[in-house]
Amino acid sequence: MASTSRSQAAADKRRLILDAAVRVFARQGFHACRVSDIADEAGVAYGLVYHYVSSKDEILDTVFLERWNVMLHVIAEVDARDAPVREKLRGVAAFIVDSYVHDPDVMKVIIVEVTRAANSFGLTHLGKIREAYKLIADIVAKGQADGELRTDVTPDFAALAFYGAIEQVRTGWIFDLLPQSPE
Amino acid sequence: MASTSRSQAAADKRRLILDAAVRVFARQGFHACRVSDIADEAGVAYGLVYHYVSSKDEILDTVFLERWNVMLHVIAEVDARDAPVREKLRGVAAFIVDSYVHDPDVMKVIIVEVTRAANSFGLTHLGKIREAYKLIADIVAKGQADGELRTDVTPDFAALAFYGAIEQVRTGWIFDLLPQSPE
Amino acid sequence: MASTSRSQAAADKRRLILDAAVRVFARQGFHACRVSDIADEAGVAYGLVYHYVSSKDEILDTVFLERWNVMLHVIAEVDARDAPVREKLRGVAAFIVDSYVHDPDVMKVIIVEVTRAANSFGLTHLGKIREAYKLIADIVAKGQADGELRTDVTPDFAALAFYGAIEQVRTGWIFDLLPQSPE
Amino acid sequence: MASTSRSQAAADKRRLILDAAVRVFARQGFHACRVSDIADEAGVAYGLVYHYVSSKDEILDTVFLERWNVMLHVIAEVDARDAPVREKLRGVAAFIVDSYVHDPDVMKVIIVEVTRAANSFGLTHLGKIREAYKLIADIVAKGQADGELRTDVTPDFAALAFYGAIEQVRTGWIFDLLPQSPE
DNA sequence: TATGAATGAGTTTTCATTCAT
DNA sequence: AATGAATGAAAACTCATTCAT
Repeated sequence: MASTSRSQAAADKRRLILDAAVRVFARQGFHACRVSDIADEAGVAYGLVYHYVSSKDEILDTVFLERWNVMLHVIAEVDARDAPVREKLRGVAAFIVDSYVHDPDVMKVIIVEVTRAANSFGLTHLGKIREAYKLIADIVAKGQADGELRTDVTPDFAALAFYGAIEQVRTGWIFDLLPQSPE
Repeated sequence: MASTSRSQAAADKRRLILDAAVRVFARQGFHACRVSDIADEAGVAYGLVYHYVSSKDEILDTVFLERWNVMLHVIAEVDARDAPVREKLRGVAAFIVDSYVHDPDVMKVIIVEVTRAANSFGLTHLGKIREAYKLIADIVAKGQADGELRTDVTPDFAALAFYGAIEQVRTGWIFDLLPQSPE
Repeated sequence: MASTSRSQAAADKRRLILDAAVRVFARQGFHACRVSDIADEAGVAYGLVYHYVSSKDEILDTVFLERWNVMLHVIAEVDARDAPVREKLRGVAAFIVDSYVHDPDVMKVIIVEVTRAANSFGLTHLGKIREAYKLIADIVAKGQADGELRTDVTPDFAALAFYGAIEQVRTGWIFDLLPQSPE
Repeated sequence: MASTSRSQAAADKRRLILDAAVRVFARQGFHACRVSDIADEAGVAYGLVYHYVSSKDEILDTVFLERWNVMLHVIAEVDARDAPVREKLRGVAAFIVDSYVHDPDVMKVIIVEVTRAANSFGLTHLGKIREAYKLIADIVAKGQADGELRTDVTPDFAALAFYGAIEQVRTGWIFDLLPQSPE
């Protein structure tokens, strides 16, 4: 119990640092910020950051993976539902849009620093990023097989378009225009 | 004449360096590459880079502005044509797609390092980037005024969507799927 | 207390670096020495210098201002004394001579790198340098008003001459010849 | 004859560059100016400077030695005159003051960059600088031997004081106050 | 755990000097 | 002689990471 609450406290402190890092990354960008900026934002001593994370890179990796894995999980869960394809896609879109609304900083960081960073973190996490495309493409493919969706577009392209729509949302902060036609 | 060919040679060498920089930026990313990488790629001595440009930043600024200004010019020129709106948008899209085909490295660098770099160069060139949106939005607005385009979407959003489609092109290298419905 | 001794330790380390810098500046000159020379002289790592000062220039600025402000203070204090003018001038001269004796490196650096550096640091600190002339000129002016000093020389020139004598002291390391006739 | 006028032209061009260098040194300081500044000031191409001088340092060496040797020569010549000591010293002082009046830039450069540069050029030319002191001290010594000057000050100190007075002149641009009492 | 001082490799930029034309 | 492009060796400064306390 003591051990539990102690490790809980540790986890909380780590969370504090990760969240602070997200705010700083969103505000200044990953490259432009220093580790000391993160410590300041978190209100902890410089060196303490390295008690909870092993490197600056690891912070971004962690932030990305945490959220991305949740998304992969949700998409898989949505796919498993017994519902029309359009309904499923709507569900996925809704989750992503909600993510923006709920925590725009995390989403900004993920997109700007990972998803779009073709040469650095985007490369590192290419596999994970593709997993999401793959899951969406699978949903589309099933919809096409069931005759619910047109087949004049490949599932892969449809997934890309879907993701493109999401990008637009962020790019323009136009959250309420999207949900109508994700195909 | 001598003077002309001399300054021509200087311009060529500068071009050589800028082009080499584009290749390196496209390959490694702006932050990950060093000025010496650019010099090596161009096959010139380190210091010569600084004979032709005043800083690493200036290289990216120049590369961006050169291409972006051409694009702004082309969009304006297309808009001035006596043609249906859809034809105009098709013209703009065609130019952009051609740019990708003709020089994918420059486009990759512009998008990855400037257009999407919300915290660094994207901020610096925000004005220029918005100019392009504005020009496209103007085309759309005229089309709506003429009854050629639906009015259930604002011109600004249409421009965003248009740009989003362009992004997709790059993201997926799907050059032949776009030109059908740019609106 | 802990906080006090900690910041004291920090101040001491900064002092260590500043003092090392003075020795290196005196030995090699400001321009000829590298920051790494200072670090070596202080026996600390390169980067630590930048933990305590923000630039090489700042070191010289600090060294100069610390000592010069002390001198201004002493001159003002001497002036406030209830004593004959010649006594006051003698007091000022004594302080300056003592400074040489006590810390010749600092004085050498101040004179060679600041006071005489007409194009660089001398320009930066021109105001401070003039303050000293002004204070001495004031003492002389009062002495003239009181009839204690001849009035065939302006106070400003007298101050200059006074300073010139000081320079001589340094230039020739003739410490024991000065105090007799500072006017 | 052709050869003579050719080498005369070469000497003239070299003179042009040296004079330009003096102006630039006086204005910006030796360290702060670049060789290209000198070339610009002289109105010649960058590389041409190196046709006439072998290094930036050599320019300052040359400028200093040219003038200093003239001064040494004049002092020796004055000393050789059959005149009272005070007259001789007056002659030396007059020459130096005239030098200031005639070419203040050269004097400023010599004093700021050589005479006072204890760690760089001042060190290089220490011998030459001392020669001047020695010559003046000799004059004073003779004057003392002849009973024309007081002997309560050593000749070396008198020479120093003499030079100090010169310094003052420059420092304060008070050209008309000096010539009365060089002892 | 917590602190922040200490480390030093890495990067940009400058500029004297050389060299091809 | 003249030009200015080419070279590359410094040197200042940054900052992620480590470490002593």
